[in-house]
Amino acid sequence: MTTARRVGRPRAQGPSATGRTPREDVLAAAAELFTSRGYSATSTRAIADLAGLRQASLYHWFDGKEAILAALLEGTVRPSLELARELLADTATPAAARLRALCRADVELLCGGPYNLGVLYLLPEVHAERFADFHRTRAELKAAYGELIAKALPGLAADEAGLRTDLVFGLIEGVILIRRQDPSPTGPTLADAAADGALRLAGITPAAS
Amino acid sequence: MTTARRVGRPRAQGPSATGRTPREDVLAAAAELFTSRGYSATSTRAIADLAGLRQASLYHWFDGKEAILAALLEGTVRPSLELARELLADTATPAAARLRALCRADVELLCGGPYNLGVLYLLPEVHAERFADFHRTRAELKAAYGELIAKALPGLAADEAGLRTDLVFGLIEGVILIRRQDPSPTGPTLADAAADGALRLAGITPAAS
DNA sequence: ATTATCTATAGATCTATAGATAATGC
DNA sequence: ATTATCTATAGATCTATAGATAATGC
Repeated sequence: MTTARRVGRPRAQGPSATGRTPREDVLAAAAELFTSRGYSATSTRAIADLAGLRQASLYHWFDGKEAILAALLEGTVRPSLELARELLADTATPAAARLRALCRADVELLCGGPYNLGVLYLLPEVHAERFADFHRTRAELKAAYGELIAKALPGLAADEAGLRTDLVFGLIEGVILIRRQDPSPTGPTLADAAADGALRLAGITPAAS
Repeated sequence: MTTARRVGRPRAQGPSATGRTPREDVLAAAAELFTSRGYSATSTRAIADLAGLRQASLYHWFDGKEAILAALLEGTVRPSLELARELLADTATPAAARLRALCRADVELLCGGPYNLGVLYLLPEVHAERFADFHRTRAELKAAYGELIAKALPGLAADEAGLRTDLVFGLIEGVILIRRQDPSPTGPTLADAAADGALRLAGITPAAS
């Protein structure tokens, strides 16, 4: 097998051995560094070094450092939101089961990959106006949680339902911290435990199994 | 009433109107900026400007920027740990009630002050070896949560109890995020809701009220 | 010609230190 | 004399741009 020859001046460090596109190499390097060290503490030079190219070459693929973070954020919330839309439409399934499925998938997405991308949500820099698109998407996802909780607990007062939505959403984001402090409880075990916990936290009594 | 005259060259900006010591002025400014913008994104100049003195003058009170963060961290975990120690010794009270009290106090401490100091835990920079003291204190606090949960649920398997401790601890830290995104559910209401939620999450059935 | 990279660097920071200065304390 | 502050600045970054270069594509 021969590596496909690529257009453009070759990299000083030699070609990427990852088989990914340069853009993907940069995103993977930034994911690793942003999640472990933070955004402001990660220099464009550090990203480039890890990605295997020179600092200035980043600017061929991204408008700047902020654009790299924006691309990563988009990728972490989009799939959960699409699942949430499908679940809202699936009125045949009980709301409690749909809520559980959403929690489980969200935890898997945030903590399941190699980089604990959920940690990105916790970076203070993400609150900047620059990332308003991401915040709108995330708000829509939270609204879906709220709708499922309200449907699963039809008798609950609206303000109490809102508080429980806050707590459940907080739990899912809090699980990110568990993995960060201690990578041992990972993957499906954690996702299942978190999903079961979310139902208890919301106050939803498990149906007869 | 006359402001007490102070030793040392006067500040260029005029004396502090806060009545706090210069050290407290610096800590308050750093708390505000670290929690809203993050650690690396906050310059020593920005801290000094907000505290009302010149950048170089910080170094009279702190060894450097890291020492300012270390002082803030210590203050946010020490009171909860002292309460946890008292609660562990108070064997006359049921474990569930003690767990609830600890959760409630922890949320109040983390989210109750003017700056949402709990957000400091989420800063990636806090993971550095430099802050090992803080991490040891925090680990002792988590162990206290675990002990109370195990006592409240004597029949539970050890690994399941550990998982629930992770979730409860994650919830408390997740609540920090709720306040950051939306400062409206605040103070006692949130602390009570979080404490009740923590008991449900742990799987502790409320005793007859 | 087009593309992906490189080298070099400008200009803007940022942290920490050196040493001066303007108060009070004795 | 002691203290808390100041001004000035060294040296180390860091981001982004300008323009050159070394491949492939036609």
